[in-house]
Amino acid sequence: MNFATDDMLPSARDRFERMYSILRTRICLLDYPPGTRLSEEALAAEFGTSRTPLRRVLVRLEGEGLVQSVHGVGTFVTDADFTELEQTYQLRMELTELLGILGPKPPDPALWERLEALSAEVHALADTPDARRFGELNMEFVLTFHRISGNVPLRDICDRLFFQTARIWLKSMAAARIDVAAEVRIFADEIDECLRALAIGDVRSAALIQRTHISMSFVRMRQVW
Amino acid sequence: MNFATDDMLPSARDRFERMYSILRTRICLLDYPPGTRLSEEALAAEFGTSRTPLRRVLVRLEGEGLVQSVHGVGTFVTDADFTELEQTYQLRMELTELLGILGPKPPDPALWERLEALSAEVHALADTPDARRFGELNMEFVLTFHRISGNVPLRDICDRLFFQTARIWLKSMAAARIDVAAEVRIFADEIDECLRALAIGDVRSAALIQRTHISMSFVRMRQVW
DNA sequence: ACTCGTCTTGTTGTGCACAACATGGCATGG
DNA sequence: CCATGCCATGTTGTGCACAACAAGACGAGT
Repeated sequence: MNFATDDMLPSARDRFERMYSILRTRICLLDYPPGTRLSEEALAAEFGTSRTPLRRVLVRLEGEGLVQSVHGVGTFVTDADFTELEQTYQLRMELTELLGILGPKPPDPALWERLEALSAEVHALADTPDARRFGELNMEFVLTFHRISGNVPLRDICDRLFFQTARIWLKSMAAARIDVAAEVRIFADEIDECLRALAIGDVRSAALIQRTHISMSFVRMRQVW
Repeated sequence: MNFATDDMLPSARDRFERMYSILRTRICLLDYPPGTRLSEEALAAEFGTSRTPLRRVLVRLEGEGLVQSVHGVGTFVTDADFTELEQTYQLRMELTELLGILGPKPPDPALWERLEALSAEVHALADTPDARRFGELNMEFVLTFHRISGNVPLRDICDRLFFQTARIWLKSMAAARIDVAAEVRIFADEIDECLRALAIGDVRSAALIQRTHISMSFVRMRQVW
């Protein structure tokens, strides 16, 4: 028989997902700012593999628009011009609203617990502002929030669009030296508002609250440009 | 100096795009029905290359959800259960409506010409119904229609979603032995309605017309299941 | 007759060596 | 001094051989 063991060797798919997830996070949280060259050889060495599996990950990341490979030159983290960013933000607003309309699900107990834990962590962060930690919590909150919709394709698309805009948002925040503490406070209020709506089962309103915050964060971003 | 020549050798990117586009079309038009195994070796031989570049294409196709590779077994064209298909259709309806709202562009002269040519071809097809040609024209029309929105990310997403649903739609049409001629007539009317709206610059209405046709085609599909 | 283990076969995944390519430095001729 | 062509260097792209893996065939043992 086949017994499940704890020390199962990770399959090829597991290794792929792991590398993909790690690199995506690093790009979105500005560990690799836009324009950074990603060395295939160095990354392959870091993950203890050869270039071949790593290149597979890079192909996927290129498909998602996060990196771009140029023959003979290198693989670079992409940047975005303002027009493209604005269009993506507009789209994210509409799709976020759709999250509350297409197959809205009452938040799972586990989901709810995660959201409340996130709320606590963000409030704690208000005392010791840290841009990267801020980005991390924001990412987890957004991805968790997307799960209020039962529409899987919509969720996936919202995730992708978030990954595409997150780094630009964090970058311009850092470049314009926006007060991180202020953004943390705004973020904390956003979570609380959202949780209040979800607590009474008003998923539609929660989605609209999210939409307004996406809109306002974009306007704030535009003002400092 | 570097002169531009007509006999430029295709770059790696060109070769990639070519193979990707061809395979995508074959999958969407049922040349490779859902469940078909794609032989890396055979395809590499067909395109006159080795497995390595071809695998890159398959990785991209897997990212788009059109195929799925299993270690030691094969690479297969994906199928979809009804729930997933329904969700994708609902999403396509909403996004198609958005096409008329986010950055609507007055149709380009070239675009307009293409649309009218398509209309003529579809009307011509009514005499000699052919399922594959029908799928081909429908694909080109949908992709062309998506260009009425200036919102590039939205266009790309609509394209992707169409590629994901097209083969399932054609497949269930073929399986249920729906009258192709009837579908062609409906499609011809759809184009004409759409063109009438676009002719007077009412992009929003053109998008809504599209939405209603997506909705109705899904209902027709559901009825034969 | 049935079960289990083993072997064979065919597939995708990986590693490595080399080709194709772009870039910057450098020498050379004007 | 400058322009230009060449070359060295480092990068991604490709081809090929082999490893990892899954599924079915087959036969020995019960």
